[in-house]
Amino acid sequence: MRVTIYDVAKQAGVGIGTVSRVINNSPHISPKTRDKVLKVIKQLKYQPYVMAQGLARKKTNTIACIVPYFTGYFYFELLNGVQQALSRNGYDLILYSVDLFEKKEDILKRTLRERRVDGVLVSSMTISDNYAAKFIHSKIPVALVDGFHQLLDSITIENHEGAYLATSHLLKLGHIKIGMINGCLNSVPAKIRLQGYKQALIDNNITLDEQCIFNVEPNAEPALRNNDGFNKLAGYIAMKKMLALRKNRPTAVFISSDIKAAGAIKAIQEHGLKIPDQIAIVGFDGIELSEYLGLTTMKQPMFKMGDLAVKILINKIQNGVNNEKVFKQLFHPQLVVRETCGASLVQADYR
Amino acid sequence: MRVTIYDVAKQAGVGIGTVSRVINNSPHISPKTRDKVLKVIKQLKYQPYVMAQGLARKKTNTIACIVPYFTGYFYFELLNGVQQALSRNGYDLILYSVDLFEKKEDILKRTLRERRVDGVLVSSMTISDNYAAKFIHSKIPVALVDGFHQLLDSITIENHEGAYLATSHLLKLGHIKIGMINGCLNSVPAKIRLQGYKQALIDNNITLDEQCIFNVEPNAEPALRNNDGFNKLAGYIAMKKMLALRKNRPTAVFISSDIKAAGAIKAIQEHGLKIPDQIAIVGFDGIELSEYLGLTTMKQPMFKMGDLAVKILINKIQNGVNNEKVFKQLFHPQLVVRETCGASLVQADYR
DNA sequence: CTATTTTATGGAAGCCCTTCCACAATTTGT
DNA sequence: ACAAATTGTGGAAGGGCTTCCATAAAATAG
Repeated sequence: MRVTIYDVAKQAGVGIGTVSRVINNSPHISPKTRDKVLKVIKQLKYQPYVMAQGLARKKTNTIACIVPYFTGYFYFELLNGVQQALSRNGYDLILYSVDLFEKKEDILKRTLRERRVDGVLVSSMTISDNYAAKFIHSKIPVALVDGFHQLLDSITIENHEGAYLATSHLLKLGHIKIGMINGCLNSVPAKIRLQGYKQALIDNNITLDEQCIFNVEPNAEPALRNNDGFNKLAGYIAMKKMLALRKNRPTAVFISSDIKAAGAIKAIQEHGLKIPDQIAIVGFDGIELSEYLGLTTMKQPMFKMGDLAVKILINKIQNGVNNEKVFKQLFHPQLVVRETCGASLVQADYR
Repeated sequence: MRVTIYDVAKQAGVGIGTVSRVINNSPHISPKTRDKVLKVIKQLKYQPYVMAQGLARKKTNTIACIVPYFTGYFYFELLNGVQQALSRNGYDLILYSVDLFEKKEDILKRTLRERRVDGVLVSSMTISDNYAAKFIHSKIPVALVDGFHQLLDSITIENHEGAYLATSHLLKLGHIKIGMINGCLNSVPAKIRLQGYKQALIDNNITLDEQCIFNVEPNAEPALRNNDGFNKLAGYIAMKKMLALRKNRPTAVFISSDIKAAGAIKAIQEHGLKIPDQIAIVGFDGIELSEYLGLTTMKQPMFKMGDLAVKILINKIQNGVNNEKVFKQLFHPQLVVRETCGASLVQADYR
């Protein structure tokens, strides 16, 4: 029925081992037989059956990518980098999107047991020590992107620096009263961005006004907490609250994610205020959407991060996991100045 | 080393066949042994090894989804539907993104031969008769989304109707001079949308003005042709050209994709014109971005389309392919009125 | 209570590869 | 020229599962 390695071997008048060696271009094979076998392979349109290879090799040539899906664009750009790096190396991508917390556990567990993949890329999620240990023990390499664990390869962004720069930018533009809209503080990036923001104010001798800082409460309704509070609705609601402030309303806001900024902008427009004249905004992430919104933001090199994560994984897959050597890479976010901060305008690039 | 079915069998004091039957909950098994086996499975944390299952069953419980990646948002929403439907059914998703034409062929070929997947979902791509025949012959079910082939299950949108309605909407708002910005005419949707647009004008006794119709030439530079001409840059360039018209410049434009509309809007802003006062716009697709742009558009139910495609595939996978019965489903796009057309405003929904 | 049907169970064969060992053929050294 | 080292090749074993056939046990019938 389907063409197997036996058919090829018979047709070419060689042993199956030889065919296998040709397929995997093992060195010890004479050019003559190689050609002969290759010809038959082409003629029979033979293609090795991945499942069987997987079983025999105990490799799948596949990596899993686990992302919290519904947050959208951020992952989209990351996936692009991942996808390209993978296909360059002949790996396939199995995509898992996680909406609920339990599902995350579920998927981690499955990845661990089923061994359907050779490596796992986890984006924007905390991995419990428990699972970290399990993965290490299983020897399945894991790379965290936009997430950190002491014992796992982690690719992160300098959140403190980013928040600091974003806030500083607003300060330089002359703003004194700068608020912050943030995610849930149980998310590490949110916490650190808050610190960066505070530090910038402190370094400029500005007293903090806690009532201008809007975090998402850990016990908020699910729609607000979704994705650690980095979602449109939460931004919208937070900005509504901020706009309702009777006195000392900020003239500028650092919003710790672009998607929240999108919600916030909507709220501002509904309120009838002008951006950036009456309220200036700087976001965080640099997703494509920010371009359309004219949003000044701290851009994360997501494509690069995805690319790097894949390289790390493939390296470990091919050269074996060495748990002593944990890879940590810190990327620096970059300020992209657009309209919402009130500084000079920059053309969106069309490339 | 790893726990196999043999370990479970031994530990439970049964045969491997019995264990297998428990795993696949085959009917002919006594409750007593089932419980016994299940207990051991839990105790040993046994999880079947997918590769081996795949080899034995000749099923992979995986479907491939092939999308042209770089166009972005459209597929993002589609994938959401796909992903949810799949995970509900215990299937995994292998994602292939295609940038170049050759790569498409490549991936189709691989899917066909490697048999890594049980079914293939192809989005927004034409499948040659050649490959259609190959897939049919291979018995690997294929579903086309936003694409059509006589012999393959196809889920499409009523492009003619959509374009007609979009254009009619502008006509109803009083516009007489309505232009169109379109993709490459060798893409079927582009061709049909053009027809719909023309029909609407004809039905309203408006003479066509070919100079107000901007298709992407098949020999245009690659950046413009990308994704059949449905890209930002092409929209930007087309609008620039339209704005340069000396006389009889349209007061409204139907743009056959939201992403192109995004580019066009940029061009209009640069030109210093006001939307919708000086130029009204209706797009097509209803990607999330349209919401941010305040773009009036014809919304495609992408989530639903993805969901349906998966259902079709899984059905065929589980009940066998019946090539006599080809499934065709036509969805209707829906007009979403926002700011860019100049009709009454509608709140973006925050849910 | 025995004969027949039904239901439950064990395990060999098979799915398609890779890998390793043994052996054959060739090359190198002397 | 022959021994030793090197290179090339065949095919068995093994990877972990499903499935089918044979057999054992239980249920039903007479």
